[in-house]
Amino acid sequence: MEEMIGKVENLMMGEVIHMRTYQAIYDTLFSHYGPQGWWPADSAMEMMLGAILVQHTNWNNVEKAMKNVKVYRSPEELYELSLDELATLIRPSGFFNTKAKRIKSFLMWFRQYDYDVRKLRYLKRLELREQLLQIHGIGKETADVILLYAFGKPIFVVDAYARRLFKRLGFNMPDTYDAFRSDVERELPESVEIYNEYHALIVMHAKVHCKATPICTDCPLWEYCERQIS
DNA sequence: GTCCCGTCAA
DNA sequence: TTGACGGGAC
Repeated sequence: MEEMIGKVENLMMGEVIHMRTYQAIYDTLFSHYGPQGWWPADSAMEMMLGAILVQHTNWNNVEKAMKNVKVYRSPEELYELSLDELATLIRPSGFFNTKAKRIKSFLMWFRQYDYDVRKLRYLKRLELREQLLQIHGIGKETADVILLYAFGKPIFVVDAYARRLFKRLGFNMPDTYDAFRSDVERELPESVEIYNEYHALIVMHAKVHCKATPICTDCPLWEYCERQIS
């Protein structure tokens, strides 16, 4: 009761109530940081390789690896390389032996479609997702990143940053990947542009403010945040 | 839960 | 020189 009176008093003092919705967070981040223009890649093929290379590392390291990969101009040339040769190329991205196998698996799959995304575009969003998840080394996050940025399918990418951010803000966090994804997708319009920007904005925000140890000074989401520490 | 692995800031 | 960082398989 005292708490209610306190809230009423706060309201009378002109405090604004901020609705903690996925849409409101998106709008606020977009106004603050502006369009991010992801994903930086020359082709769908390069984008998908980048999605594997960026697993458990940062974009800076991917760019070094990608520079070496791009010496080989065609997917066929890349496919002919041995695991060791591939691993040497992608060394700067870390976990190079693991990722070399994953890229091999991916290329083996993509080869069935003549390395041509147009031959896969007709598939429905979740059908294509199932295809990608069959590839050894591609899990849900990587699959969704590929669906969104290489195939232009509207899908919300759940990553460690998104989990940390929304948990901290005070959202009821579902415990599984797909439950979280569905929660967000239920609320937002089915727009590739929005999902594209949302993922990028969350990454940006997590690096600038909502880090492991948060930097709350000048945080654009301050008014929305319950600052749940865990 | 453990393993895979380089880069960069401090 | 050390610690933080970051997905998926098993």
